[in-house]
This record gives sequence, C-alpha cells and structure tokens, in this order.
Amino acid sequence: MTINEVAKLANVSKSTVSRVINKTGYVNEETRIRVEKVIKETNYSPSSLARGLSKKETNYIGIVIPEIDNEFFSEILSGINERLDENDLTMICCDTNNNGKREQKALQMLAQQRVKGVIITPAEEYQDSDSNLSLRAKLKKVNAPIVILDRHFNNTQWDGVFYDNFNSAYAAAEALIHAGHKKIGIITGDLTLQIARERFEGFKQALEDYGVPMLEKYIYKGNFGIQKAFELSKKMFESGDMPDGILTSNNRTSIGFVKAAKDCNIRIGVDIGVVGIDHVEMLDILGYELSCATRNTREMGKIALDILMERISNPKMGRKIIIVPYELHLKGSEKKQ
Amino acid sequence: MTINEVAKLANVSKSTVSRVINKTGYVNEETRIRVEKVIKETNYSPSSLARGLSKKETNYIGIVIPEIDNEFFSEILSGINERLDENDLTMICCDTNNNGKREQKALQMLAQQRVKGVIITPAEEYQDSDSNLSLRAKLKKVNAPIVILDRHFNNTQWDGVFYDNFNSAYAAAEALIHAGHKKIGIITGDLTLQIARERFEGFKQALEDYGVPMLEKYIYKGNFGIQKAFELSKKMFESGDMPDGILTSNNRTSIGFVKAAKDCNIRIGVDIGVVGIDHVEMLDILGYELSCATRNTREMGKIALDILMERISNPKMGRKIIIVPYELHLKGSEKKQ
DNA sequence: TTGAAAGCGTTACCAT
DNA sequence: ATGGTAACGCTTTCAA
Repeated sequence: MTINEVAKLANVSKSTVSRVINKTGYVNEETRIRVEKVIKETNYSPSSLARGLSKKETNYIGIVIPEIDNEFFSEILSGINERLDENDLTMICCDTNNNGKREQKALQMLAQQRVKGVIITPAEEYQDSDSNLSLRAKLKKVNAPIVILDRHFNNTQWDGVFYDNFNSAYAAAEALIHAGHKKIGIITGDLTLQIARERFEGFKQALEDYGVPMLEKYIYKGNFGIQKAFELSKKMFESGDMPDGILTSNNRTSIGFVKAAKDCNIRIGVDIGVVGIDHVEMLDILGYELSCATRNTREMGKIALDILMERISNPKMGRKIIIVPYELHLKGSEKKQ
Repeated sequence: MTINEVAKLANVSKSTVSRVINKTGYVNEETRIRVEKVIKETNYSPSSLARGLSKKETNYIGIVIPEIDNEFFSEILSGINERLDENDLTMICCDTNNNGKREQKALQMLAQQRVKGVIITPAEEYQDSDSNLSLRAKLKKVNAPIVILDRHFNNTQWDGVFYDNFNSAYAAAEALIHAGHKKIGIITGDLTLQIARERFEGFKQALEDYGVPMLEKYIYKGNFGIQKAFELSKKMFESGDMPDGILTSNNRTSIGFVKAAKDCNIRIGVDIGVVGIDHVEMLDILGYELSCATRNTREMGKIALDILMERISNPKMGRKIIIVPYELHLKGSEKKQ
C-alpha cells in the first residue's frame, strides 16, 4: 500500500491523502472521512523512509552506550524511553561493548540514518590527546547534536550530563566524619579514570576541611570492580589495623566490600562504618542497608534527552553541562559502635 | 553532501559513484580511486533513507520488550547485539513498560519504519480470546516476520523462543527429591501466567513420578515478585511447620525467600533445602549459593535473532518453536542437614 | 566501463 | 478545497 493507491481508491489525489494523514491544510470533511475509511480498510501505513527523505528530517535518536547489560545503563535507557513518546522519537540503540572500533561503526551508521541527535557514553576514557582527537573526529562526522553522558573526555564542544563525583564523595566522607571516626579510609576506583580521581579528591578535601588526617595505609587503590574490592577489603580486615570508617567508591566496590565483611565476620555499622557511592538495591533487599551518596540514574537519562531536544530546537544555545547532584542516604552503616 | 555532489566533484555520473560505494558492477581502477578520494575528502555519508526507499528494503530490526531495566531483558538485548554487526543490522528498540497501548504504538511505528523483522516479548499475557485476537491483529499489521520471545500467547502463526519451564521445574523438584526430602513445597509464580503454570506442573509431575506426596499446605501461591515471596516465606518459617525442601519459581522469588530466611535465622542448605529457577548472580556474590535450574539468557537473544534471519531469508520455512533447555546447577543449598 | 533516466513513497509549493 | 508536479537521494536497468 502506498499513498498513491490510497488516493486512487478514495478518488482523490495523493496531495489530499497527505493532507489527511498529516492533518495539515484544508480538506473537506466528507472527503476526509472517505480517505480515512480507505486508509483503515487497506491498513495503509505511511513510509517513514519516504517521509524522511522528502522532509529532509527524521525522528531518530541515536543512543551509544558501552554495556547494555549494566544496570546503570539500562536504567538510563529506561529514563530516556520515558521521554521518547512525548517527543515522538524513535530510538536506535548501539552497544559498543567498550570497544572503540564498534563505537566508530555505530557513529557512522547513525550518521547514515540521519539521526536528529545522539546521546553517547564514550567507550573508552580517552586520556591522551591522540585518542581524544580521534573521538572528537568521530563525533564531528555524525553531523548532528550530541550529548555526552557520564564519562568525561576533554570536550570543549558538546553538551554533557555528568554526576557530581567530587561532592558526592565529599558528602560520603563527611558522613563518616560526623559519625565520629578519626581513622578514615577509602577504596578508590581506577585512578586513571577521571570520575575515580574526582571522587578521591572529594574524599581528600573533606578530611582536610575537617582536620582529619589522611593516612596512606588506609588508602586502598581499587579499580571499580567487585573482585579487587573484595581482595582489598579482606586484606584490610586481616591486617589487624583497619580504619574506623571507610568510603567505597562505587556500587561494585561496595558489593566486594560487603562480601569480604561477611567472609570475615565483620559487622557493618558495628565493627566498621561504611558509606558508599551508588545505591545497590540488592544489598538493601538482603538486609545490608548501606549508607550511600547516590544519584537518580533514570533522571540522568531524561535530562540528557531534554538537553538534546533543546539543542536541536535551538542550535545556538550556549553550551550546557549539567552536573547531576548526589543524594545522601544515611541508614546507620556509617556508624561504628 | 549527496551522491550527486560527489559525482560532480569526481567528474563522473552518480551511477558510477553508486557502483563505487556498493562495490557493484564494473568501474575502472583509476576512476574508483578518484571517487574514493572525493568521498573521503568530503566526508560523504550515503543516506540510509534514500537507499532504503530505492531498494525497497531496510536493515532495521525492531525489538519490543516490556521492561528494559530488567536484567533478563538487558541480557537478551546484549545477546541480540552480538549478532547485529555480522548481519549488518540496525536495532530499533522499544520498551513498552508492560503496557498494551504502548506496545501497539511501537508496533505501528516499526511498521512505518519498514523493519526487516521484529522480536517481541508481549506486554501482557493475553489470556482471553479477545485480547489474544487483538495482539494477533497488531502483529499482523506489522507485515514483517516476527519472533515471539519468552512469553507465550495463543499463537499458531509465528516462530518463537521459549524456556523449558516444565522440565526446568521438574529437574529442580527432582534435585530436592534426590536430596532425600519427603516434605517438599513450592512458591509459585502468578498462576494466571502460562510460564508459572508450566513450572508448577513440572513440580507436580516430579513429585508424582517419584511417589512423593504433594501437600496442599506446602504450596505457596506467589506472584513472581520479591515482596510476595518474602511474605510467604516468612509465614512458612513462622508457622512451625515448614517443608524440608522448597522450590522457588523465579529469580525474584528466590531473592524474597533468601531475605526471609535471613530475617528468621533460617540457614539455607541446613535448616531447609532450596532449589530455584533462574540464577541470581548477586546471591552468589554475597555467599548465598543457591542451587538452581537456569538458562543462558544471552543465548536466547541470539537464537531469537538467528531464527528471525532464517525466516527472512526463507519465508516458506516451517514454523520454528525453540525451547531453550535448562541447566541444573547444584551447589549444596538443595540439602538439609 | 560509463551515463541517462525511471522509479522508490513521500511532502510542499503553486495553480486552479 | 483539491490536484499537478517537482524534489528528496539513492539504485537499477538499459544503452552506448
């Protein structure tokens, strides 16, 4: 079924059918009804391809994420999805698997689809100026508005939505300080990553501001992974010299820590105080109520889409970088009895 | 940049440029090089819209799922994604939020995009013949091959990929029986759902086959949710008459059960034997190693895509229903000491 | 080996 | 209020 066939069956021109479909321009009530009847009867479905080509505009939105099976990103997607209908958008989804090559292919494909805009969490943290340049080049070729999500790179061009890593860590450390601890430690993330460094800096700043000494021996350098956090925590517990309070730098770090505590019969909130960054729902469910500084992930997705839409409708808008605030949830685990 | 502009810059016709792009037909080595140079220099990116319109064919694949932020579905997506590149496919993703209306909109949209095919997990279990009819009608309108994933409906037309619910429950119950239990119970899923009924049937069959009496008091009717499972388990523990072994009907049921056991100081694998359906990674991580009958979710996604591709290339192929097998993992929790 | 031209299914402008 | 027609950017067939 094409617009032409519908036109013939309804005894009108395709212009009229087009007007009926798009509710644009004048069309007599009787003929409208006639056309609509034919559309219904023939189950005619207008081609987005033809429409897009003709209007030189699509309603595709490209999403490029590194790990679709990571709950953080699936919540982001869920948030974006909530905004899709009202904006009449269609989502083209690409999982790069943290692979730069696949990222490039995805971006190329999106360019060919003539997407309206792209939301991307870069596959890799582009440290050196070379790879930074290459990501910039890739993004430029897309030739559409772009919003960078969660992972930083040296970007002076595009809008972005990021988490308030520094202050979130600051608040977490502060909570430990307020709980009365003097010996405070941290299990960091991979410090080659900017978000890990920012969190570490927030931690340091809090201790400094409150005059709490930061002891080298209580700084455990992790990698944001469960296993590493588990090993470090275990060492900590077995060393015979553990801090009174500790900050775990992300969800997986918290999980590794809890696992080690369970293994070593360390009671969280009793033998040691803990505050994590990120909320881990499953820990709550299983009764390990960990205090945490966290964010509204779903909201981050919505915000990213909102900014993208703003940018599309107003290309000259000043560059926007949104820092999503943390929320501090204290549930008792920060204490030590 | 359009194919015409490239053609002019390279001093050839657009036909030639098309041949170069698609590596089709004859083209002189020299002119090819010239054209390719222009393409690179101008950063020309051919329009998928125009190409699709001209070829009367896209490489879109539509995915319609009910809850994108459910780990089961994000793993499915991840599996599908692995097959996308090699098939040169682009994924259009729709989250229906278990809402029939949104499902309908999504399906309509996919039809307009002229997708090559669709993989769908229906938003609702369409019980009565009315809603069954309505889903069938919706699907027919898509006018493209369709694979039904995981959730059944009364379908005599499309290919499907489902889990072996019956035998998976049978095996789980069998494991409890082999562990020597005589008093065996189950926390079921929502029995209005076919997959819940199938699992319950598998359970019953196993007891019957082994001559183990099924006692009404040990049948706990749940709803596949954490909270309900928690409440039922708690009642079970507090009743003073609990079974020796129990089957938890899905991942969330297992979680609720474990939570209750923790609350009530019931030692899993000691005070009561448990086998679940579905593997819950987080439980393993936290040291609750639950025996389970489970499936390879990522694989299910791959299989669904593979069947879809087969169907597309061979529309006359006989109807395919793939039942994904269970894997039984015994880790000791099935016992009672 | 290359080019010209028709066609894909729409929209939008200009007539009527 | 309606119709005719060019245009969108590409592929494909037919000629040369």
